[in-house]
Amino acid sequence: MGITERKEREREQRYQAIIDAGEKVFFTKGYESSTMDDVAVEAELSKGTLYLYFTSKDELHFAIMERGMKLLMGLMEKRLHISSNGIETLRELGLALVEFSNLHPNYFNALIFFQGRDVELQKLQEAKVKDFLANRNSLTVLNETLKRGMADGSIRTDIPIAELSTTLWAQMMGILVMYSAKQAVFKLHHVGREQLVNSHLMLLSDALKPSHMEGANHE
Amino acid sequence: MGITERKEREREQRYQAIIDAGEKVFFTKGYESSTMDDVAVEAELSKGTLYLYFTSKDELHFAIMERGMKLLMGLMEKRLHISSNGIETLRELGLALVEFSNLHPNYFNALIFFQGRDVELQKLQEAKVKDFLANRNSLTVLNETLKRGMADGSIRTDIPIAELSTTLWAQMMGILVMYSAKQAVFKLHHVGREQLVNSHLMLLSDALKPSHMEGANHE
DNA sequence: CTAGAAAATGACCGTTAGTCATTTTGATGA
DNA sequence: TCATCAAAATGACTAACGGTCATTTTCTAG
Repeated sequence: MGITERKEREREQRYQAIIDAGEKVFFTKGYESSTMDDVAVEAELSKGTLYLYFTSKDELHFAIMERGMKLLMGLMEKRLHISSNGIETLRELGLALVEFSNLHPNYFNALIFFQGRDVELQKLQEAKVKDFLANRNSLTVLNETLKRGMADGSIRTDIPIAELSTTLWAQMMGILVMYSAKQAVFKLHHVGREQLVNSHLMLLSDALKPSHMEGANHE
Repeated sequence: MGITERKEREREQRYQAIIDAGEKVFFTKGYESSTMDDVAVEAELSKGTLYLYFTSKDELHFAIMERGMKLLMGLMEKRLHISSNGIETLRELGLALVEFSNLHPNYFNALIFFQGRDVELQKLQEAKVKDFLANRNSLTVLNETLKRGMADGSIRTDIPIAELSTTLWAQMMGILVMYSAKQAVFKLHHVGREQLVNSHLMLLSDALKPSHMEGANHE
C-alpha cells in the first residue's frame, strides 16, 4: 500500500509550501524585518510546525536561496554552449547573471544577500553546506569554462586555474554584494548596477587575454 | 574658568573609553555575539550610560570602523608619493590594504564586515554617513590616483573615471568581503587571501593598461 | 549648605527566535 | 464502530538582547 509514499509526498508538499510562504514574506518585508510568526501566518501553520521542517530561520532562507541558485544555473546552462570559444562563453556566463538579476530580482537579492553573510557556512549543518558546494554550481561552471578557454588558447594560462576561478567568482559576486550593500556610495557617484557590471566585464576581457595577444574587441 | 572645557575633555575621554571597551569585546567575541551589556561591563559603566554616548550598537561599531579607516588612510598616504606613476601608485594602494590587513587584522575585519552590511548607510543618522563619505577616504584617494594615471598615460582612459574608480573599489572590497564571508569555499579550493589578492592585482595590472600598450611587466 | 542641573544608573519593556508539554489527527486492528 | 497509539501540529512559554526612562548620584554655583 502507498500510504508511506503518500505521507512522504505530503511532507514534501508542505515543505515546499513553507518555502513559498517564506518567499512571499521575505521578498515583501525583507529578511531582517520578517518574523517566523509572519511566515507561519502566511503558511497557515503554527510556528512550531515550521520548526519541524526547518531548524532555523536561516535554514529557510537557505532553501529559498537554493531555489534561486537552480534558476541561475538553468540560465547558465542554456548559454553554456552558445560559443565553443572559452573567453566568449565566460562572457555569456556573466550575461546570464545579468539576465538572472533582471528576470528574478528577488531571488537575485536573496542570493547576493546570502553570499555576503558569513552565517550559514558556519551555523548551518555541515552536511547541507557540503552538499551544496559539492553539487554543480556557478563556481564549478566557471572552472570548466576557464579550462576550456585555456585549452583553446583564448585565456591566459599563467594564473593557476583554482586561483583564477575563485578570483573571478569573488570579483563578480563581490561587486554585486558591494552594490547591494552600499547603494548610497554608487548613487553618489552616479553609477548604476548595469554600469558597474559593464565596466567590470570590460576590464576582464582585457585582463584575461594571453599576454601580447593583439586586437582586443571589448565592447 | 575652564570647567566647560574640562567637562568636554572628560566627555571625549569617556567616549573614547567606550570605544576601547567596544573594541575589546567585539574583537574578542565577534560583533553578533557581543551584547551591549558585555560592553558596559568592560567599560565599567551601566548600559544606560552607553546610550548617552551612542544611539545604537551599530553606531558604536561605526566608531570602531572609523578608527580602522583612519589607520588605513595613514598607510595609504604614506605610499601615495612613492611613485609619480599613476598605475604604480595604484598598486601601492593595493599593497597598503594588504599591509593594513596584516598590521591590524581586527580593524581590517571590522572594516570588511561593515562594508558588507547594508545596515548603517540606511539606519545610521544621515549626517554621520554623509560626513564620512564627504571626508577623504579610500575611494577618494583611488579616484585621485586614477586621474593621475590617466594624465600620465599609464592608465586607460576609455572608461569614465567615476565608473572606473567605483568599479575598482567594489572589486577590491568585494573580494575581501567574499573571502571573509565564504572562507569555506576558498579553503576547499586551497586559495588563501594572499593568493586571492595577488591574482586580482595581476589581472588588474593588465586590464588597466591603455589598449595596445606593449611590454607588460606585471609582477 | 542648598538648589538645581548634568550625568549615571539599572529595572524594565518589547520583540522575536526557538522549545516543549499538550492536543489533534488519522491509520490500524479487533 | 471503537480503542489504541504514533506521528503531526499546536501555541503558550522561555531566554536573550537592544533600547528606554523614572529615579538616584554627582557636581557646580551662589
